[in-house]
Amino acid sequence: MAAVAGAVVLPGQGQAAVHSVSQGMALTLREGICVFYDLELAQIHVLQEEGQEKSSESKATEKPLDMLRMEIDRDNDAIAFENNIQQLSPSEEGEGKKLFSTVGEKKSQSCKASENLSELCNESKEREYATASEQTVVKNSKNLKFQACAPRQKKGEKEGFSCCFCSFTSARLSNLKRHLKTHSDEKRYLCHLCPKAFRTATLLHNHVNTHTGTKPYKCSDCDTAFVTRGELSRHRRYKHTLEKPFKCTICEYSSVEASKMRRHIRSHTGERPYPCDLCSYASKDAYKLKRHMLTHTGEKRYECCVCRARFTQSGTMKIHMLQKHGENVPKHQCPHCSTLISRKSDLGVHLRNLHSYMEEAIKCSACEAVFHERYAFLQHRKTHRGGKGFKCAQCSYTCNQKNMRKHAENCGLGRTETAAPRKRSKEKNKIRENPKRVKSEVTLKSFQDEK
DNA sequence: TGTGAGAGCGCCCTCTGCTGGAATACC
DNA sequence: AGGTATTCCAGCAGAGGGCGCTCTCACA
Repeated sequence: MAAVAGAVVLPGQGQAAVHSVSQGMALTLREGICVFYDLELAQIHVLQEEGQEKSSESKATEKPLDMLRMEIDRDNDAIAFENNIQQLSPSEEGEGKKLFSTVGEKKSQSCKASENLSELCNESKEREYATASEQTVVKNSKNLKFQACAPRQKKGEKEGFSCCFCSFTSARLSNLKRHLKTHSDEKRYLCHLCPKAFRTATLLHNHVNTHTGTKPYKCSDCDTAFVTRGELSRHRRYKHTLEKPFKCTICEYSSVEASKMRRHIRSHTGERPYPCDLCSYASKDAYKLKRHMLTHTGEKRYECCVCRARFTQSGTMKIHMLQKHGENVPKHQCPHCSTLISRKSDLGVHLRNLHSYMEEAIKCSACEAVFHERYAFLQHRKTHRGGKGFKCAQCSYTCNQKNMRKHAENCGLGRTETAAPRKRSKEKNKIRENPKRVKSEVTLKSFQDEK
């Protein structure tokens, strides 16, 4: 279920509405408008007490924008309206606490989605609170006819002409007329290579370039080429100028694109708008959900070209290749001891287990020395192997660990808590030599048999 | 009316680190 | 011999970079 926030005109009341799209569905507003007319016929009452309160506030700001939020189920081609009535005026946008800012930020009067975090949060909350009973689903919305309303001028507004479908305003009627085309289905420019159509020749031209592979915009620094100038511009910010206009106000993160900042903000808010249908997992972005779904399907799309072992993620296979089939693989040296560990992540485990400070100290049973680090304790224990570090609990006899076991039995204490190390026979070592390799060969054989 | 600039969404990728079972070493 | 600790390893998710493509709007 992909949720799309939007707003529709309330016919009869002549109120404009802001539309806010969060999922990149260009048809949302238009469809929303169409659907609303049907909703009215279906006698759906959307103005609740909360909405009326908002309306009164709207009068005060002279920007009455009663919003009807809707959810669009892309899979079922259905639109559901929530009972939640929300308004968003420019003044309110300013009041909401912004969790990120842009360098040279400018206010847009367009009907684009707001980048205000509070709005993002509201969206997620409303999605969360909306229940099936509160929603009315209208099927086959695409079959409904689009009805345009005439442009009108609002009183006391400098811009002069306002769009009745969104918050767009302009001083020139021609601009408004042109803008109104964005709410229509008219796409005169057809691609001769695929069924797509576009509103302008430039859009079509760019699109055709994606078919032909024509990339007229070349980067002067690295010879990479792009279809549009915008792509080149962004590429330069990523690779060469390193300009990152979007700054997080909570941490040091900054990004080239606003969408990356929105994604980053979710790591602060904890918002997870992409739930898994099969388990309780929910993701912060679409790709992670897609990746997660592989755990349900069991698909392992990455195969080791050497041993044919398969992996779910490319990174896992890469590490496998390096560790199993790589030559002169560098090991990670523990900074506190001489241990060499093949994986960096396991070095972290090693550090946590052996070198971290422990509130609850370990006491040596042989000499009552106290240690707050496990590794130091283990090293200390070794010092008792040769010397007389072990004291009998029954009498005052002291000796080394090996002899203490014998003495303890004589003293009636039974076996001591630690046993002397046993030496493995050479033959046994031979058998144990590289058992993993033998097993992996067996695994490979069974894998090939399966195939 | 055409075009450029920028915004927005989507997709895929890499890097990173945690987790838990298996293998191995140690006692 | 058997228990325990440590290391190896694959699975998996978090976070972010980079780019493809399309759209809207301002401007010439």
